Amino acid sequence: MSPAPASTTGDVRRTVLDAALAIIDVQGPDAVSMREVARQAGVSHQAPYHYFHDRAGIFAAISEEGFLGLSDALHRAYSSTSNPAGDGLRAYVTFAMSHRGHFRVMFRNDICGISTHESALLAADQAFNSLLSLVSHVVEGRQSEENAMVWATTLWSIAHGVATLVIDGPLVPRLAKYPSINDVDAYLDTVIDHFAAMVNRQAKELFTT
Amino acid sequence: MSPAPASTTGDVRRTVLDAALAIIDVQGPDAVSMREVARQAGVSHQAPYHYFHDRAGIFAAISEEGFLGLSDALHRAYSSTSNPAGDGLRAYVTFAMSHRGHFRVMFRNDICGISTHESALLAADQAFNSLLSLVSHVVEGRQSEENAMVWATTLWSIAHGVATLVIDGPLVPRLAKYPSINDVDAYLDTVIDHFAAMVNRQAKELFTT
DNA sequence: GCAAATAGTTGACAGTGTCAAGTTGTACGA
DNA sequence: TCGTACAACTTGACACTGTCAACTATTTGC
Repeated sequence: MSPAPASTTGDVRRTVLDAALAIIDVQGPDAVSMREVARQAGVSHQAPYHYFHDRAGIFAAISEEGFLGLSDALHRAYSSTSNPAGDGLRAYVTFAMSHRGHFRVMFRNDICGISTHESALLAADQAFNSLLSLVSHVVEGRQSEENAMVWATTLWSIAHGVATLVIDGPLVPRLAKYPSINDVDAYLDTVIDHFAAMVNRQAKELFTT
Repeated sequence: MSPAPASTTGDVRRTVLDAALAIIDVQGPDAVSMREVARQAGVSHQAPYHYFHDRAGIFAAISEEGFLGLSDALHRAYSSTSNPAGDGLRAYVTFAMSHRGHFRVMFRNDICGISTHESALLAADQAFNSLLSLVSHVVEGRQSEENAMVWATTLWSIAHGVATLVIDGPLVPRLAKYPSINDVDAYLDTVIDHFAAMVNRQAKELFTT
């Protein structure tokens, strides 16, 4: 006698990942348990081991998906815009907010053991290459390797800082204490515009020899 | 027959916190177990419950310590410098790197349940007030509430972005792929100087009416 | 028709957080 | 000096976890 049907498509792997993502979205990655995602997928507690080597394997798969999605989002942002800095930053933050579950896992080396998961590493490389392409659209002129890296670190830090503070940090609760700031999205747009202005100004003056 | 002595001072609470911090430093917060820290403190598996309500209580205590330390570090940075933006950012990143264990926990609401831990909340408030003071040293002239908040978010995002990418993110492993960048600390100084230049330039031109 | 692979299953084990209840030492008022 | 209250633990139990091992059923290739 089999338990409840695994899913309409029978794709246990996908169902397990979606169950994990749903839990991460609400309670964070720590709340993900091998046995709970198995229960939610309607399979035995051991079935997920057929698709993932261990618990870290689930997180690695989520991480891979996340980096591929982020790479796409960045690529779309800088490909068709006259303001790659602003739209790139916005794309990063928007991705984090709309893929909370993925984003919460992607940078958690401790839980997804990314260094031993080849395809997740490749996805992270792809996302970083998108970031470098974004840099080449933001800073005109040919850059030295180190200058390009400094610019990549600059944009990455800004985007990552805003995203992590918004997703899990104490920023949004703190904004609630300022009655004059009642629309978080609009406020974030202001912040990103502020950053884009800073970046664009600097891009015209430095590192462009 | 008692087990090994709790510690030279007999301060179980402190010993438990230090054991937890040591574990977080090496393996991350997930590896902290109530029973392991009790073992390392040389007490029974239930003794830590006398000092902490539950596992989250340990993380909340670490979070509180962290925010107080960060607040101090920021205060020291802007109090005596002609470059508050650069030195403030540097202080934030340096704090994160030298207090990895604290920093890894401070922004993890999911594990430390900070919203129910009064003194940790107060410590976070104190750190944020230090940030606002830093802003008033970076941006001359009286600011509207919203402008001050935008600047606070700006500096916070930059510092937090750099810090999290360095501490746990894929930045340092990636730097290793660039032979021309062999001194991570020097590289970070360059990045921070780059940021400080951007911020100081912008501070002179916008939001100062 | 059959061997091999795929996709599961049940069962067991050590380790976990935490509730409950017992024990020991120490402070202090009568 | 006695008694009691409290702090600082202790042992024991429970349900839950990740994962190893071994088993079964179904599909696939030859």
